[in-house]
Parts: sequence; structure tokens; C-alpha cells
Amino acid sequence: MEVESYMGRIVAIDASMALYQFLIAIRAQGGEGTAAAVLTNAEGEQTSHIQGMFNRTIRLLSAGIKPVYVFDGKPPNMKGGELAKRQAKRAEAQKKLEEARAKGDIEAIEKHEGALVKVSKKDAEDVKVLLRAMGVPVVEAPCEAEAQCAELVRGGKAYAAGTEDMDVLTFAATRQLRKLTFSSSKKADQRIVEINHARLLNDIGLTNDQFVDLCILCGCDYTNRIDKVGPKTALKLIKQHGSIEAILKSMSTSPKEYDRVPDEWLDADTRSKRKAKRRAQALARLTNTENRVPLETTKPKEDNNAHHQDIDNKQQQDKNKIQPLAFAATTNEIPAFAPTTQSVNTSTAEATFAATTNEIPAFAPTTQSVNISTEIEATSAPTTTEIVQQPLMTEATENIIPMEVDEDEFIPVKTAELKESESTEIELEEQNDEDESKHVPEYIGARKLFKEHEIIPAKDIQLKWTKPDEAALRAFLIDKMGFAAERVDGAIKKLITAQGSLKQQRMDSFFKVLPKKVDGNVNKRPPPPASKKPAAAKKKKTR
DNA sequence: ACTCTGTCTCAAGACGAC
DNA sequence: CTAATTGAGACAGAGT
DNA sequence: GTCGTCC
Repeated sequence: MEVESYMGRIVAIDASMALYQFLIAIRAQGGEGTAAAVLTNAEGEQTSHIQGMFNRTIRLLSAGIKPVYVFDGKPPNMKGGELAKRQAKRAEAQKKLEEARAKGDIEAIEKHEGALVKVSKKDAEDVKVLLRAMGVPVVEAPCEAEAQCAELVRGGKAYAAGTEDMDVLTFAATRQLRKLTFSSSKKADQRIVEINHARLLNDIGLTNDQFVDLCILCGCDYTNRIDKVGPKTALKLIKQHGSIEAILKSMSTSPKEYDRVPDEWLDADTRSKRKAKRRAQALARLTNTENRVPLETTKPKEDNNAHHQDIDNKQQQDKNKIQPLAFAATTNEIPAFAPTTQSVNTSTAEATFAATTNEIPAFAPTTQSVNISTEIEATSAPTTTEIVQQPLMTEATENIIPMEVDEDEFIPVKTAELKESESTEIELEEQNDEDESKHVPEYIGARKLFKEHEIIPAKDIQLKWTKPDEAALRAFLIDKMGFAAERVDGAIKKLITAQGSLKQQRMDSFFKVLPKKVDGNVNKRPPPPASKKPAAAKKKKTR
């Protein structure tokens, strides 16, 4: 769509997301031997986000679009499992950044700084001050901003949610606008993309409930996923069975498939049964060495092997330790750091054989190691990095051993090691046993978050665009943030003009009764003028 | 040959003078 | 503890 | 359109 189509429309925007992007994108070019950095005022406070928000808002208003900015509240409870991963990642970036600084590696510094960008509470507060002075409404969401944006649209307070994040559709926003930054517009791929929720559901032939399930299957922020189920398969399964429950039930008839369902998705009962079974298998492995015999030897092709080596080496250099380990576990390849690297090329088949045999009961060679690591990550507390690395390290090392050690002396050694790692794992599981009985399958929690997210009802929100407070703006931007007075004055002039012309209503509101649109009436006929095919409306998220 | 998933890497604003 | 990403595109590998 | 600059 062209910008002009949205003249007079109210658009709800996730402010935190926007601020984050400004902080990443708006940087002063580093001089000689200096990394690019965010803009700051004399006190060293970040100002990039102020600059970005100020400009963009004026731009939107000038185009006749009325923005309402929605700020995040408290994060939802559920992100617990994911949280640990993110913390680990962040800590890693922090470390790398310091290393890069020590070495004076500009490129690396910039890269890792980008990964550490954050929007602090203060940054958000500053922007709220700015927006209020501009006469633009601000909404403080109790929880996730995307959910609140969706509510504003559903409740008719806004025409659409303006965000790149597909989650708003899962939150059932009536409409989403993407690429709202019509910068030097008119180019085909610069045009605003409108996605209509009802039409989307109609096109893919799902109810909203099913659509939510589909999004969960494809992978949302709140849950693990079923291995080997991506967008296509998920859609197929939902169409076939109608709900996640029905899909799980159907999968449960095939042990191989059911094994892919993450523990967290099972109800307490099934879950503890599965764990008991795992424990039994672990014990059996320890006591009965004959179990190690059967397997399928998947021979890697020579050239593939070379390729993986290459990747491993690279990862070892510039990635954290968890990743190469996980990689190795998944593929049964030998990690590059392994002491026995030399023998890899000559006896790949043997190595693979050994790795597979030691580890895993014949039915699912690759998934189990993955499951184990997920499990540990999910159950471990603050000290994630340590806990995760230990067992994986033991595992990986142990995979190597058989190549060099004689069977006879190998068995006792290996048993001892195994015992150690197994016990760690079991211990971790047991820590969780008290929660076990009240465990609710993860996908149900996610569903609840999408459908009953904490929000302020749209009817309780009044949005007003008022004349800017010129004095307040000058005080804030010039005196506090150190912006150039001349520029600010010029911008304020634009702002006043834009705000003034907002008073004019949309043309069609003079002769049409429906004010905001053909709402949520599911599958009512799609409005004629809508964008081309919302084929781009595939939900995808992999984290 | 084709389809799908999983993984990795990357980029992420806007103004205004020219 | 305060912080937080996201999506797209390219590509390899598994499965059919 | 590109490019340097915004703080």
C-alpha cells in the first residue's frame, strides 16, 4: 500500500522495539581507530533513540498517520527456560566484547556491542517525556506491548499495529502494517505491507484457535518445539487434526515421532513416565554393555566431512563453547578441539560408530543428545553456563575415547565417566520433581499467553493527539539532550504543521458510517482494497 | 528432483546538502 | 535483578 | 541518488 492510503489512520506501535532499533542503527561513525558508538549528550546519556523517535514521529504525523506508542510492562512469567539461554548468550557477548576491546579489534567491538544493546528503563522514560511534549499518546502496557497493540486494534482504537513482529497476529490484531518506514517510498519493495487477520485465517483455512496452535508449533518465544516440525508440517498437522492435543494424540501412536515431543509439552503423568523410562535405560546401559552393539552406521561423505571440519574450526574461533559442542552432539561429528583430531580423517566411520554406540539406545541416535542438553538448560538455574558445559563436555570427550582405547581397558573407564554425567543429569531432574506434579504442558501456557494476555481493555483507553508543547520540547531536546537548537526549531515547525492538519478527518468518514473497519467478524468477506495476496503471512520464528 | 527443516549470518534510521 | 530482539536469506542435509 | 552527519 502507498502511504497515502493511511492518511488519518491510527497506528499502534511497539515503542520498545523501535527504540531498540534506533539504538542499533543510529551511531556516530567512529573516527580513526574508533568503533562507531551511539549518540550521547554531554552527560553521556544515550540520545540515539531520542533522535530516531523524534524524526520518525514527525515523519508519520506529516504523512497524516497518527501513531500511538505502546511501552512494555513486565515480561511474562513464562520465559523462564528461554531466559537462561539469553543470559548465557549475553554474558558471552560481554566477554567477547572485552576481549575485542583489549585487542583493539574495531570490527569485533562493533559487532558485540550490537549484541549488547539494551533499552533501559530510563531510555524509555526519556522517550515518554518526549512523546508527551510532542502531543502524541503513550500507552503503558501491563505486560507485552505487542499484546496491547493488538488489543487497541481489536477494540477499534487503532486501525492497525505497526510492527515487523508477527506476534501481533498471533495476538489477533485485526491488521498489521509492516515496513511502515516508507523512507524514500514509491519503490515496490518499500511499500507498506498490510496483513489482514481475518483474511489470513480465511486464506489458510484455520480458526483463530487453530492459528494460535499453528504459531506455537512453529516456535514462539515461550516454548520449545517439536523436532522436525516446521511451518509446512505444522500447518498440515493442524489442518489434519485440528489442535495440538489431537496432534499429540496421533503422534503418540508412533514412539519414534512421540519421542520428538519435548518433555515440557507432556502432562505431568506422561512426563514422569518418560523420565522413569529414560532412567531405566540409562541404568541398563551402565550395567549391560551388550546394549552398545546395535546401531546404524551413517557414513558421512568425505567432502561433507571436510566442510564440517571447516565450520567447526571457525566456530571454535569465534563462537562460544556451547555451540560447537551441541553441533558435534547433533551430527556425531568430531569437534575440532578434540585431542584426537588427527585420527578423524582416517577412521571416520569408526569414530561415528563409537560415538553413536556409547551414547544412545538404537532408536533415536541424534535426538537424544539434543534432548539431554535442552533438558539441562531448561532445568538449570543462574549458573547455566557451568552446568551446561560440564555434562556436554564429558559427553563429547567420551565420544572420542573409543577410537584410541582398547575395548578392555576402555569399559571401566568409560563406565566411571558415564556414571558421573548420568548422576548429574538425574540429580537435576530430581530437583524438579516437586514441581513435577503441577507441571502444565508448555504449549497450554503459551496458548494462554496469546489468548488471555494481560492488557488494558481498549475501551478504557482514550487517545489524544494534541498541540505540541514547544517550550517543553526545547527544554528537553536542546537543554537536556544537547540537540542543535536550529534543527530542533525546524523540526518543531514541521511538527506543528503536521499536528494541525490532523484535525482534518479522513475523506471517507464524511460519508461512511463504519468508522474504523470491518472488524474481527471472522471470515467476513475480505475488504476489496486490501494489499495483494497476504501470502507473505507465513509465521516463522526460530530461536 | 524436490520439499522441508535447521542453522548460520547479517542488518536493523532519517535528514539534508550536494 | 534491573536487558531485549527480530526477520530474511542462503545454504546444507535429511527425507521423499 | 549518494554520503556525511545527527549527539
